[in-house]
Amino acid sequence: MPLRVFNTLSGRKEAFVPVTPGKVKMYVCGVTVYDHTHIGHARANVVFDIIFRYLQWIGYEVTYVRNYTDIDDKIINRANKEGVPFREISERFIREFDLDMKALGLELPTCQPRATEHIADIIRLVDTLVEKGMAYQAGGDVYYCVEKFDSYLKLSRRTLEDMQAGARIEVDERKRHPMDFALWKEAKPGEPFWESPWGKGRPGWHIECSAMSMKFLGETFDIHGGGKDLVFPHHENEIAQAEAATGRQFVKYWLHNGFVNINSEKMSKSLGNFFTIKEVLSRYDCEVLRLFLLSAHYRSPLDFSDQNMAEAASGMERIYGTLARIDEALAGKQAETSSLSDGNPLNESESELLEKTESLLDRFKEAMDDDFNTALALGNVFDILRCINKVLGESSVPSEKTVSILAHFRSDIREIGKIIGIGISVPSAYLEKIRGDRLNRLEITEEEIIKLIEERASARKTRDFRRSDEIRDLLIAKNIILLDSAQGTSWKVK
RNA sequence: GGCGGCGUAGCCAAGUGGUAAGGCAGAGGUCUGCAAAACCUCUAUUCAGCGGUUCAAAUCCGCUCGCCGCCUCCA
Repeated sequence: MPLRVFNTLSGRKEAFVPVTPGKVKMYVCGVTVYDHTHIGHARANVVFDIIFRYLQWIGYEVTYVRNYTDIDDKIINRANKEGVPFREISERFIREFDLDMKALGLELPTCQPRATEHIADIIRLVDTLVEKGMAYQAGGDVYYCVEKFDSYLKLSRRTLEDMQAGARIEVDERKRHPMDFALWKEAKPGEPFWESPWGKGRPGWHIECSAMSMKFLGETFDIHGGGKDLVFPHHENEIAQAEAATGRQFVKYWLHNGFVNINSEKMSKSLGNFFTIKEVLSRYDCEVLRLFLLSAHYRSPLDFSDQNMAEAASGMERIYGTLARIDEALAGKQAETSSLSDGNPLNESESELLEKTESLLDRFKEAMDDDFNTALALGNVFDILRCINKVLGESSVPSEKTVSILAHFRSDIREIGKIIGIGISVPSAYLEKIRGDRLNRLEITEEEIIKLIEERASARKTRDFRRSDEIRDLLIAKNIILLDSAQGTSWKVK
């Protein structure tokens, strides 16, 4: 089945056919660098990172451009507040953004242009629009004339009348139409500026993305992404600018990710309910956050809450718990993955496992081909983990056949991990880390635990179960759970 | 007011015409000295409600109710 994507422009899923066969050109709106990135940025960037990786995995040569908006009113405001040059603010938060994206495990886009590095391209584009009569100068500002662009608002499928019906009336004498937006803004005294045909000023918010995306990807390219909130006005205005300038279709497929809510409320600075990526990653492992973000479809709203994150953490432990068992079973064995179905007949659960293992990548592809359905893809993975646990639980020593199947699975799950960034750690190390993190929050040291376990072991040897249970209860009271097995007693933190 | 989306088990969630994936939580069982882990079984005759189309609907259409987003900076 070919890839299908939900295109905001048409409001439906469409077969994905790139402009140039075999190649995908993709642009995603990055951040305005004036503050720390939050969980909403995490979602948008994780989603498009996975789309980027998936497109490459299915064989496309992908050019992925993600910009930094490094000149903007909000940056200037913050700079004024701190009494520093605007570049100090933008540089600082570009660094922070890069660190956060790295911490989330994202790949670098093909290029990450900055608005201030493309002022000449921006001026050229504004100039073209003025020449074509699509924009007009008003003082030192230049505005885009929305009424002259026939298909304005086609992305949100609204009309200028619709928009104004509920809009606040904000009269700006210099605008010919209230919906006209700034392409170029005159610099007020003390503000950063660049020389232009209209005097000293800076670009408006939307023009940089039209200019930079076309510069790197051409006048018509395949995918343009961003959060749902960018549909209007940002993307609508990008279309207006680009298509009026070139007379061609700007973007073929518009992809928009849903919002992250906090306890069912919209995240916003005024409500004070937003979480930065740094805060979240200090409390949860990066893969836990990714599992949470990918557990719902990228277009759905997603509710960030302690309970939902705790569920993701449990899910992650389940994944690594099983992967660790697999690695144990495979340790020191040379599995012949090429000969899965000859030799002794498989029992029922082994057959089921074989079938699910052999179809795993196909089912992964099928899920991802359906508008990047990561939730379904993850469901398939959990399903097969259950099968594996079942097979491993049936005998203490897995058969050679089972080992082969597991080796096959292990290799495929690594392949999937390369795209979704989940299950890519060394399982024993992950579990160890989780245990360590939790242990740090308890009032008991590892040495004390091990000592108590040893004492319990000797008590059990002499069948002194009273003392043995006493020790176990003591540890349970401290959130330490003991796991007895043939190999001895291990422990984990609740 | 206009435009758009959503409503699937206690919670999260997939499923857009063929008879309800998966996760978390819970109950019973196997195992265990007892537990835990793991496994097995169970937990939605039903998809907000009502009506319609169809051999067949959670899926399509209409209406009602409820929630949310956008229309202003925002991932």
